[in-house]
Amino acid sequence: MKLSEAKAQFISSWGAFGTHWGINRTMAQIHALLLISPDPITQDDIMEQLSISRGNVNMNTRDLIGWGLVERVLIPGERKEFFIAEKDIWKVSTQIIKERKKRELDPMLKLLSQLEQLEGDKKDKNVKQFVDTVAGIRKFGGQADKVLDVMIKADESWVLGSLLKFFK
Amino acid sequence: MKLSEAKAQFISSWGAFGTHWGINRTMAQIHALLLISPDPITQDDIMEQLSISRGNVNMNTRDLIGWGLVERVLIPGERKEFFIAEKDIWKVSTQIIKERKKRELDPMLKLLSQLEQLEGDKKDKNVKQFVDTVAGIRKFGGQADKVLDVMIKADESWVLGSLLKFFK
DNA sequence: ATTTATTTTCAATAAATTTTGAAAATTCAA
DNA sequence: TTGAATTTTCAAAATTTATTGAAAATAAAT
Repeated sequence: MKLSEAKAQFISSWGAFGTHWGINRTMAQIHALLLISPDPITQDDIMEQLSISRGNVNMNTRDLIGWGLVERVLIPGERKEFFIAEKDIWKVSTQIIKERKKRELDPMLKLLSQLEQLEGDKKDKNVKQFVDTVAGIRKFGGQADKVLDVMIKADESWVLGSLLKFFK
Repeated sequence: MKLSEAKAQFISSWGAFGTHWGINRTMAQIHALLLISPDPITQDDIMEQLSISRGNVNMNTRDLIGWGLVERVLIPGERKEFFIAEKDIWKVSTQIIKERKKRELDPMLKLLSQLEQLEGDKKDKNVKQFVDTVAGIRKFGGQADKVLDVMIKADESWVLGSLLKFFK
């Protein structure tokens, strides 16, 4: 298999993969392209390689920057902006976990705590099932939250860091 | 807060939550409704409570059954089919993990192994970056795969089961 | 076998999301 | 400043995805 063919396959399936994870196809494809590019590339490079419009590239690179996965770099003497992606897949993962936790899990847990304080007759099986379900999810989510925090903080802790390096 | 209001909020936000996780809104809402229903309910109950069409309910309940999260139950003397959801949130999670691993992670890892066998000059920095990226993701994914297998098998193993019960 | 209840299918429609592209805004050099 | 290069914005168009509803299929009762 030639590089060009392999690249195309990687970008395409990384894009499809992204859609299963709440990330839009193009954003994931741009991310894929940046991951396999050894040097910084420009908006025009991305437009050309993925055959997408300027506006599309602009919006999605902004999003990727918002996720902390991509950054702008300035190259002396060049007028255009260049982009690079974090290449360490461990860092990529913790960054995604961090963001999703903040955007999705934390708000959900907050809502569940509110719903648990339901006023109502606990002998009513509808009330009981509701409270039990919400409490179960909240408890589980709370544990998940803690586990994720450990992962996120791993890089900042020497002991955990060493431990987790086995997984890298 | 009254039960009806709390239910509506739970269903609505569980639906929104689902969209971030590759599950469609209605499917997640039906799942939410089943989670908080103490007794089995019918297609018509779901149609009425969520104000959606019969076809929609039918397709999404089938999907939920395909995910192993919901099952049909037959009630003696009743003509209609009834549905119930697995209520143990730990089992729900492992089931989702199991399915997503099968549907998404495993195929991705398979593709990555293929892409790693790229023929090309390793002194070419483009080739090098591509191979390094793919290898990094595959290695990380492989570890994730193992961790998930441990979780999935936890319920079948006494030792691990006892250990993980602390998280329940 | 016929009727009635219920479930399933799927083409048509609606809704949501993504993409485009051109105009406006910004940045930088002369 | 002025003008050229570049980036950003956003309404309109295209595409994708989800939903409807009525007809077909299936299952159960008479």
